[in-house]
Amino acid sequence: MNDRREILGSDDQAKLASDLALVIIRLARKLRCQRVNSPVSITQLSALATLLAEGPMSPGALAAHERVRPPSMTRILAALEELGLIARTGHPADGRQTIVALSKQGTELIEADNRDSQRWLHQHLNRLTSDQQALLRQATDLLAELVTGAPQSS
Amino acid sequence: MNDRREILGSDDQAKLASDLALVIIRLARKLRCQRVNSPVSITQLSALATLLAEGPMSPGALAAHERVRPPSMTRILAALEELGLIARTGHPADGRQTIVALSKQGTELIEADNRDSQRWLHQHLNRLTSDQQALLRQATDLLAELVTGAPQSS
DNA sequence: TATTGTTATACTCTATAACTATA
DNA sequence: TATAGTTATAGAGTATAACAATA
Repeated sequence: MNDRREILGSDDQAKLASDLALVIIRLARKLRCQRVNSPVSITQLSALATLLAEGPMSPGALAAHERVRPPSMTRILAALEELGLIARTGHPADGRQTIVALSKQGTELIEADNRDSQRWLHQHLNRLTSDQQALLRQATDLLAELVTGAPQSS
Repeated sequence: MNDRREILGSDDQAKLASDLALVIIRLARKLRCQRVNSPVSITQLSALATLLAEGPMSPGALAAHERVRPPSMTRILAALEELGLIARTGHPADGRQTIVALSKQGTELIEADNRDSQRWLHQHLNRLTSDQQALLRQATDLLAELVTGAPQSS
């Protein structure tokens, strides 16, 4: 792991942290408002994507994955259920828990969305050179590890 | 640099767009709630950072930089003004415009914040290798170009 | 008593529409 | 009439606190 000395000085690291935080906030803003006419918001899409990638799980586990609090997930799930994109089943052994899974429509929607709907971002990425695209691919994986706190094994 | 060969296939590009969008949303969530006890929110900090980097400007210009609508910027500025972090002066030639600038306290706050307060992110970046840090530095700059180069709606 | 999930409530962020003042 | 900015209002997203059901 940390087998290399640091090239970025302490000030540079602080600036990286600051710059990265701000660019993320601005990009998030942009991504959210790009979807304002979509059937599902980016928040909802994110939950669906986790269910697709990780499989069915309880609301609590999903909240932990998404880094939101359980009551927030309750609201996200209520909206998704109303849209028919998820289905709940009782936990076989523990009566308190429920298991949330993508419905057929939910699966179709997120697969279509992955293909078509991140259009703004996709178009911009499309204009980058192959080196730049590869760079962002690596950076995205690194940031994903940062969010989860541990390397994604998949 | 201007090499346009695509190594990532079309599907890979779509997946990159999707993965990047979701990681940004989750990171933004995390960054926002990390600051819940800070005197200024990440939204407010972002506006202050732009004023520090770009110098005084009108509310409209600041809204464009931050990729928010003018009424949103009005609210952000009202909060910052109440905190004494910015000051407004009238435009010398155009009575409709005002010019927003960082106050002394605003400058101090954002410099202290850059040093100390993105602590969660900073600590995580700190654990990365120098190669990984350099990668994120490049990726951050690339994403920043993406945000500023992006047309507001198209 | 501890855990899982929901309900009640409130705050922040952001947008659109309508308005005011100035050009 | 057009532009810069604000006010009014609404909706999404998120949190904490309190509650119910189950273990």
